Amino acid sequence: MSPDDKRTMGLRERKKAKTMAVVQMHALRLFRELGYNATTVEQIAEAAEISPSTFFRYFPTKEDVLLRDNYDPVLVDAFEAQPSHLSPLQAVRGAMVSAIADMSADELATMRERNELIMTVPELRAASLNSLTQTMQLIAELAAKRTGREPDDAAVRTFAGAIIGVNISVMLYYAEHPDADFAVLLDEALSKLEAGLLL
Amino acid sequence: MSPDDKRTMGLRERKKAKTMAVVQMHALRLFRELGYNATTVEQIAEAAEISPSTFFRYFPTKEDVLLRDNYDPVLVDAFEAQPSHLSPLQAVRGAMVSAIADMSADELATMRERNELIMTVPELRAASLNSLTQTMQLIAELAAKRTGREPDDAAVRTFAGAIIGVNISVMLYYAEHPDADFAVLLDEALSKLEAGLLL
DNA sequence: ATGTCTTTTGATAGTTACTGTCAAATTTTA
DNA sequence: TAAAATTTGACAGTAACTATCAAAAGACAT
Repeated sequence: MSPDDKRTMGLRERKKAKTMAVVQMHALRLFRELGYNATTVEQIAEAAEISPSTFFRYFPTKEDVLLRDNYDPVLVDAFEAQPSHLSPLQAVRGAMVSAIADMSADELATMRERNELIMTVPELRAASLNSLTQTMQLIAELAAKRTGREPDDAAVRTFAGAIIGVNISVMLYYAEHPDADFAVLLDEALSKLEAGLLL
Repeated sequence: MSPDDKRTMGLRERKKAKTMAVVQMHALRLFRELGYNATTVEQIAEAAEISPSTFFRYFPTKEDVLLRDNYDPVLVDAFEAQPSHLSPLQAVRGAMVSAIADMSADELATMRERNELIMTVPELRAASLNSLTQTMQLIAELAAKRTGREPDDAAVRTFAGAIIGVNISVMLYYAEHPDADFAVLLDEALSKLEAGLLL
């Protein structure tokens, strides 16, 4: 039998996914109520009814409970679904915007709250920016494939770097202006990059 | 008497600066010999002949002993020294390249080693990227002043974000290719940004 | 169902980065 | 030299992690 699609796959897997979600939910709530630093892993574990050791088995670090997400695969799919006549930059822009457009109102609200927390708390921001370097590498690979270049080609790396940098600036601004529309901010910023950074 | 200009300012200040430099030197050596994580603050303190509590009085975190630098003021000076007919992007490019050109061979070698360590060790990379957001804000302010816009103008923010992103991509590449010339890498990357991110 | 095998869990005992406090030592100032 | 201000080190504590290991729970063959 294939190891991946066994009809929601055994009780074990289901329980793990459920536990993970429960822990993340309680963590987010506690962070909101007490603040990130004032919340201990012990408190999160207690609220989620697991032991602290189990917490660290699910999440290697306290930060991870908030930062873990799966946007990268979504981005890949959206990027590869873009029409081939678009330039790489237009394709990235379309992919990011459509990925956001596909989110539910609930997901958007959670994302906003997460972004606010992450950009506000130095440890979280640092870890988050760090993980963006992986996304940068990913974008370089996507762009390389689309243009027939190598991922470590200078133009490709610069392209990926600029896009990640623009994302960072948008995330920071959005954290301070939560009433703005993230998709619009990102779309406008990437279009400015496309237009040649006219200043 | 004014508390700030007292002619090289007392024995105390000089001793502090000296202690700081000694600690940083020993820390860098120990990190090189033992690895970052395997080196404890206690070991650094012992090598520098201070107490651990004193270490934390000088550096709020262990990361800080490696990350603290003063490139921002250098960048500001270099930027404002750029001829006024240059575009903001050309000015930033000129400023960064000339700031590197002004460094001694020793400084360059130290910078290379630091960059390698920082980009290699996840904690250090995270903290370093985090501090780059300050530089991003700084660039936004410089660009805003030069163009008569506000620092939180969308075009200005996007400009600063793209530049920081390009810097990140160059730093990552440089860490894996230490024999390259950092100034050249950065110059080429920023010129690609200037040319409109042609892919 | 039963027993066996494998995976997951929780308890326990560390290590280490970092914080707070206070008295002793050192530098500055009068 | 005496007094005031600052720096230092010792001590005690917190909390994020790590390693280990026995017990509990799920998977599986018979």
